[in-house]
Amino acid sequence: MSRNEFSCDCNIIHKEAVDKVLNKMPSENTFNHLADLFKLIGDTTRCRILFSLDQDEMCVCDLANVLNMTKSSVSHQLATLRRSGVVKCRRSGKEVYYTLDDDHIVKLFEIGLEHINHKG
Amino acid sequence: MSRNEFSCDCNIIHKEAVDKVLNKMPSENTFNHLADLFKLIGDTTRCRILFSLDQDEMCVCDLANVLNMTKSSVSHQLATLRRSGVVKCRRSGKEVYYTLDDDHIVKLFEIGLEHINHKG
DNA sequence: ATTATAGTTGAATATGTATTCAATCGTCAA
DNA sequence: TTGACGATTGAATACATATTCAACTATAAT
Repeated sequence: MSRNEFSCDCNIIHKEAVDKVLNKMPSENTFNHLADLFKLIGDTTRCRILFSLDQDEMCVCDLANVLNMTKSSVSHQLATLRRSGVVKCRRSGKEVYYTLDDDHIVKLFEIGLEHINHKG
Repeated sequence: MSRNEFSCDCNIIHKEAVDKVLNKMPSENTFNHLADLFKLIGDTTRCRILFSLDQDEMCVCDLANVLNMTKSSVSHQLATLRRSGVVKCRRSGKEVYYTLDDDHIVKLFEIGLEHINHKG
């Protein structure tokens, strides 16, 4: 009744389990946001940027040197992080300084690192 | 001295800050692992699979129905999750049942959800 | 053995996205 | 106002990966 479209190519085998999960299932939108959040930190370059900014406020050139990448590349990633509200920036003279702007991200980041170190 | 290759196209502006960060910087390898971890849950389909398995052990057909996707697509993603040690499976008759096999993942997952709900 | 269903797999396709490149803007100093 | 440098941007390129498709394996029932 509520699921009249069959994109799946097989039968439900355990109806109870399926219904139980469907009832608790958050919206498609929630999962999109959630995936976007993890996707944001699911990139080596952005991870390294976030780690760096967690140590110190930095301008684009400094970051480029730390990461050994071009200004352009770093700037593109910073723009992505900024659009997501994870970092913020301020201009001072010719430089633009970036800082972290999201506590949750750092927390996720730390738990992730912990996980890596425990599991090798 | 330690950094003789210049892939970056600009000067270091704040040497102290750069050195400080470089000294604390984990290895390239660590960041790759970390990014891979987040990449794994940085996908809507895999998020929904993980959420479902957190509710109940499920076989592929059940998951396909919950997610409204083909068996094949679900199976591919399950293989990815299995390769990463996040889920495990057991066969019983014709069905293969999947369960979560990683506490940390669920924790990250929950913190992520919390973050989403707080920020809208 | 044959058939049906559950699940997997490899290759092709489609899509998303990180980096590069060239052009441009903003600020400062001469 | 010109030149130099920090930074941003859009388009092109290069690369990664999710889904589709078709073929296949595994198990069970007839």
